[in-house]
Amino acid sequence: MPKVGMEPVRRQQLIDATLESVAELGLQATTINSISKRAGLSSGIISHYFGGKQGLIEATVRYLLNSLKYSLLDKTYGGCSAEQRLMYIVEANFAMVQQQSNTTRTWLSFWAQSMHDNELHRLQHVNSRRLQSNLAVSLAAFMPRAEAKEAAELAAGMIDGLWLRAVLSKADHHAFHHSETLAKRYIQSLIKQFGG
Amino acid sequence: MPKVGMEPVRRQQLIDATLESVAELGLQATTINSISKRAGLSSGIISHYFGGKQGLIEATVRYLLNSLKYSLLDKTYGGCSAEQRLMYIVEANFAMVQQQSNTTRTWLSFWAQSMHDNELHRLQHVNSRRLQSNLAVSLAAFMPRAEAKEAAELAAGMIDGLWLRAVLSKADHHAFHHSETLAKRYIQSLIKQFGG
DNA sequence: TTTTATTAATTGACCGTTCAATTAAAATAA
DNA sequence: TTATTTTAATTGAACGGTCAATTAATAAAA
Repeated sequence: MPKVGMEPVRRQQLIDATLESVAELGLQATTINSISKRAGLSSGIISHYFGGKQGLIEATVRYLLNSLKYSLLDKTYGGCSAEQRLMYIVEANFAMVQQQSNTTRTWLSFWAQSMHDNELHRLQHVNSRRLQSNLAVSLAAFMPRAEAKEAAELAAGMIDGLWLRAVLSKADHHAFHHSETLAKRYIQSLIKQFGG
Repeated sequence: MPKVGMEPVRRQQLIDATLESVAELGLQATTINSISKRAGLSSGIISHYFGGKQGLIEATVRYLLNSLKYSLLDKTYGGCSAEQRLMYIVEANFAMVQQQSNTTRTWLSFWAQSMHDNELHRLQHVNSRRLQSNLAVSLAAFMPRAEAKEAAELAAGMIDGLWLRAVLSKADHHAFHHSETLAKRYIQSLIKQFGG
């Protein structure tokens, strides 16, 4: 059965299967069987590649966070205006909807779990700070640094809050897009307060 | 062993123990044993009073939602200005911090679970709509109804978002209070935009 | 042959639920 | 009052099921 050099392929297969399972059943009901079955592999393979269920969960979160990180880097590659970059930040944070398998509820599961898992909390914290930092850098083009910092705090809250409420209400694609638009408009109003 | 009329006492004991267990271990790791042990009762009693673990979980969420609802009703009892009521709404939604046992992370657990549990989702949805509706009613004192509705959507997002980010970062009491202040200031800025 | 990749079977721990047995309070009868 | 019966409250052991992890076996590649 074994071909050589399967490791990266199998790892991604298992991460994808984990995303599917968590989206469908929730983190609570996701087991190594529900994952391996979706991946078309045996359950033992999880321990082989990730050391256990916990390792696979954490690798999956790292994969999600990297996807978010690089989707923003891709959009801003080659440079853009500060305002355009702010809109890209909002888009990136709302984009996880149309991704394969409802990734949105998966984020929620991981966040809740991060309250009781140190490694998950570390990852979540890095991500949360990155959003705020990205916003602060771009907002600094329109206002003094101190004001930009506080505006970034508000903007990050608005983005996460509108996103959360859309997820929790099981919003359809249209309602989700509406929330994205509100978040963008709010950031533009922050800029205008400083004559941007 | 039994005195008569124990039912309401036992129900509350079990609900309190559930809050403690979920706050400490997470919903994932909370079992009928972790609950009944904390309550100082046997595991069987859960099925006797709540029909099973699921019933107890749902009763606990209903208890939390009612606490939130009545804490606002108490504050506004006897009437107050529209602006004061808006501040009370923010306070009520941030107040769950200093409650006994960290109720904040418990809310997070239940929200995540509501993505995969119909009854929990129903309860969450009612609560989410109530926040937005409460905000819209009070904001309508300062602006036309249509604008109040959209402002309420933004305000609800800001409250939930700032609250979420404070919880996820395991903020201390001080940082939590800072987020509460930001939310209040934002709502006041919404009012000022209409010359309130 | 040795190494790498993978499976399938097994293990032991733990889950929620059920239910027969037990206890003590309350109600009734003497 | 005292004795007896009934009922509400509660326990905890037993059960069937499922979990993550481990192990040994297997198959292909080097």
